[in-house]
Amino acid sequence: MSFVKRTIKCGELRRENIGQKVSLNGWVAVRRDLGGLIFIDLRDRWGIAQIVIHPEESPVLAERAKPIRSEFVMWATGTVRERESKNMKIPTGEVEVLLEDFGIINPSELPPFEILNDLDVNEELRLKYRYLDLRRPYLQEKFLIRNKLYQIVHKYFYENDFVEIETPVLMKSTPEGARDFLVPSRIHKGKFYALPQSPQIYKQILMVSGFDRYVQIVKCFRDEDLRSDRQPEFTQIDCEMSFVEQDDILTMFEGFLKLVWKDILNQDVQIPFQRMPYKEAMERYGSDKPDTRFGMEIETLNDLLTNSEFQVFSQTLADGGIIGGLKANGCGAYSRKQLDNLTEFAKKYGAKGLAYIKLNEGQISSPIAKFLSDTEMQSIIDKFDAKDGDLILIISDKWTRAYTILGALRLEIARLQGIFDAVKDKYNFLWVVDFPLFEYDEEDNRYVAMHHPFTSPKLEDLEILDENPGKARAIAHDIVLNGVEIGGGSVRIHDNAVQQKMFSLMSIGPEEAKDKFGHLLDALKYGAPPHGGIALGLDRMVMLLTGIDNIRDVIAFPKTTSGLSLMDNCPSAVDTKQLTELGVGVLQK
RNA sequence: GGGGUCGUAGUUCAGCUGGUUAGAAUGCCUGCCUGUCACGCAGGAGGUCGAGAGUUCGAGUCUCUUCGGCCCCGCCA
Repeated sequence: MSFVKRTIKCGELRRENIGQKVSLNGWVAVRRDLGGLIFIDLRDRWGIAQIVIHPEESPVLAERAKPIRSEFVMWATGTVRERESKNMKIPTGEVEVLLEDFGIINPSELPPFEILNDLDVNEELRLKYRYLDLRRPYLQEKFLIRNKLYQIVHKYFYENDFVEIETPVLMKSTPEGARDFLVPSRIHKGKFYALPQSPQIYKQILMVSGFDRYVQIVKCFRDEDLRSDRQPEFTQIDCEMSFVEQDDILTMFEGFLKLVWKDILNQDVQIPFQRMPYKEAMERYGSDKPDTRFGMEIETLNDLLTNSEFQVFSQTLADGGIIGGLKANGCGAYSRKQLDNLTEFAKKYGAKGLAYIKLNEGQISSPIAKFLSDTEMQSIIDKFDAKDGDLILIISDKWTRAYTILGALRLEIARLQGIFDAVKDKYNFLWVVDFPLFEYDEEDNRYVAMHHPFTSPKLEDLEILDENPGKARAIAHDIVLNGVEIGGGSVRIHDNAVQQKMFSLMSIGPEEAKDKFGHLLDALKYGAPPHGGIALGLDRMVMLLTGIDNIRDVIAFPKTTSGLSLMDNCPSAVDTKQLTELGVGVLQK
């Protein structure tokens, strides 16, 4: 099919082009037939051009244009002229192209939904016809920003002596961490490759190799359940640096993020970012990824209630737990129904109950009032400096759970009170540091690495590793923006003896360690430089840069929350022949 | 693995305690219309009510099963 190639893009037409003869290529956005006058809007990636036909002056052209419908692909040639009535809402709105000749390059069936920006259509349908959905400027903008981010990554890290190196997509399955996607080997039947959860081990080995600084925009795969911010395959900006301490890594990435926010949003963010220990983040915000754009901080009330006769509190304290609270400004008039909803919300996070104190119309009311002395009640109110019209929420539980519930309540109150709307233009970057090295896994009855097994303990905590591994802290860092974890990393262990020690604390025997991580352990024996790094979630960064809260809108071909691709219908069944070749059988349910 | 919610013209939705022929808007088709840009006006076509089973004289509506979308908990080093 031959066509006349464009001489200018639809979205580029301006006053300056008036008088020029131009050719356009694009999709028909809409056709407005006024009878004696026909307008056709032609759309490309850059915008929309209005084409005009006067049937009285060019009856043949008008007749030929009759079959043109939305989403037809066409070329059009004509002369640019000033519009009689201008549309100042679009950049091309002062001019139009008086049609002289055109061709339909490809017709289109009637699309299942209109290609409109303010589209209100079921996501299921959008995903099935993803190519049409992606035609919408609203979505294209996201990918143009995503593309800008790629370019900044290449430029910034190249200028800072990083080397881009590709690591394998077929790799060894690592049992720690998320569930692996597996790929059966045809040549070695019964054996499997795994898709990387991250190129962690490879990038550490590249440091041993002496590349000094590594960066890669890389796909990672985790076979876990999906969420609005989690896809089974996602993209990381993965980095590693040699001969550095934690501070060097943080500084390098502050520079990067500052540049990104400047180049893409023209926002000046202040560096260095605030750094907050994990313990403080939990005790003040109830989260390891605190949204610091607003206050409403958690208070720990243990000191006020040491002699409490309320059994729920005294038992919690006796068990070493905490009693914590949160003041919700202006929520003192919450109804029974609203408070029940909050209680239900808290229960999702494992709360046994939710205590509250309402200060409303001069009255103090609380279901736990009868269990508290006047002094205790007053001390709690004073602690929060609570005023009439406020609501205090109280949770007592084990340390982690209590703060986690309070942190969730804090965000829920912020949502209910419209606080997020009020702070939506703020960008609060924050480093969370000093994470625990280990978490205790109740199911397996052993310690597991909170970050990953190659994370270095803080030097001053080395000596408590033996008697109290749960107390040891890691040289790990998460970068948090507005309550979203956009990346994390650590300084790694570069000493084989320390690495072996870590495995033994995690009840991974020498044989098992050798079998699973032998190649890294071997590499560490041949002169490993001190090194560390970080990986940023590129998809989540794009979400924040574009102000949307759904990761599917920044991924060209995403999966649904059940892991299906509705456009190409995968995963799908395969021939028995294929399975046989791979030495794989399928269990019948 | 668990919880919540949704599924009705192409699309977005309405459809009460079960009761005639399942509606609206928009899109689509036809006609009219010379400055529209969400064009306007008139007319028309368009439905296995996600699928299956059950209760009932009668099911879009009630029950069960199942498929799918979205959100959350668990999970996600």
